[in-house]
Amino acid sequence: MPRKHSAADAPLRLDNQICFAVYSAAHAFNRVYKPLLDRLGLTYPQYLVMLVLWERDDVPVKDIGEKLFLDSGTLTPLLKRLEAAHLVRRTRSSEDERQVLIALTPQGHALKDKARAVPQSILAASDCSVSELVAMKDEIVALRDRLNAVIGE
Amino acid sequence: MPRKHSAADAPLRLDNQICFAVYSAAHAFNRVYKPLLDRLGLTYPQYLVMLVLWERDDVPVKDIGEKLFLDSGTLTPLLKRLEAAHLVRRTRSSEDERQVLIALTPQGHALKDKARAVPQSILAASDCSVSELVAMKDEIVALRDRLNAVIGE
DNA sequence: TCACATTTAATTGTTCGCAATTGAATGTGC
DNA sequence: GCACATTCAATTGCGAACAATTAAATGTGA
Repeated sequence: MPRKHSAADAPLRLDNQICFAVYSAAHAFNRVYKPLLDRLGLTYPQYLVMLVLWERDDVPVKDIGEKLFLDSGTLTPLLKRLEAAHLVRRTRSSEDERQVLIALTPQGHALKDKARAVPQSILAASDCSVSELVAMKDEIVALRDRLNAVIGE
Repeated sequence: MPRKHSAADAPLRLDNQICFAVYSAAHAFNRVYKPLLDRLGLTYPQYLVMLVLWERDDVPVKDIGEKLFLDSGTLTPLLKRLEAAHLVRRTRSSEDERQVLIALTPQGHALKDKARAVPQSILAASDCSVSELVAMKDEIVALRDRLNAVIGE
């Protein structure tokens, strides 16, 4: 019987790689989010920062970075763009002048109401039950945490 | 009983978002891959392109883009860097002069052997059985395809 | 107190990722 | 054959993402 590929090559085939599945799924999510977030005037990473701030306000850059797994090289320019859009304020902490505290402006708080429509639209696009999505999410988070544990070694 | 958050905010909480799980898992994969790919002189997206070419050579840019869900704005500069690294050659098709065909150089072919070590290391870092990973991959691919189906509407 | 390490953001440079546009080659309908 | 649309890659501009470095503030030990 003819074989298209050598069995030794199976681990290198694109379709066998979970990392590509995750990578391409992330981009697919991004493309679904784009038109929804355009209405809010946010990019997807900016939306993530706003999610963090809607949960808790007036936090240092470092805290945002730890929650989103991002560093200041990504966050500093992103936060400056959110500040230019009048959604956040950036102020040096008086207790510790190394820290820059990020606080929502009234417009930043107000945007939360418009954002409530987003998760519903994503759920619809997923074409999947909530319980299935929650199960997948938990699996993916567990995998992510195992990967991140390896990095610190 | 005290509640930390309003129930109406649950869909907006970061930890409830599968998209953030996928987004952060993709970054975690990237960080695990980085030291492995550094030895090959490749970035992760460059590695994906090489995976495609190791399966089939001498293909137009468009074909690579369709497999990886990337467009020429991403691929053109990336392929030029692979060409500068002497891993691929870029030649205009003689049958259709609009197409640029991407072919592996001998060095590009040879790199495949060094790359075989990569999937093993990733598997180890995942700390997970192959069957579990395959199951997750299939679920994530199915979700990705449903999301991509919505975009074309 | 003072030298030293640590913490925190900001900065710089490189590489993705994509939208929008351009320009050349090809296909088509009349 | 010729106007027209379509296809394909390249280009431009902007926003991430991250490594590496810098600089200022803070903490620590002798």
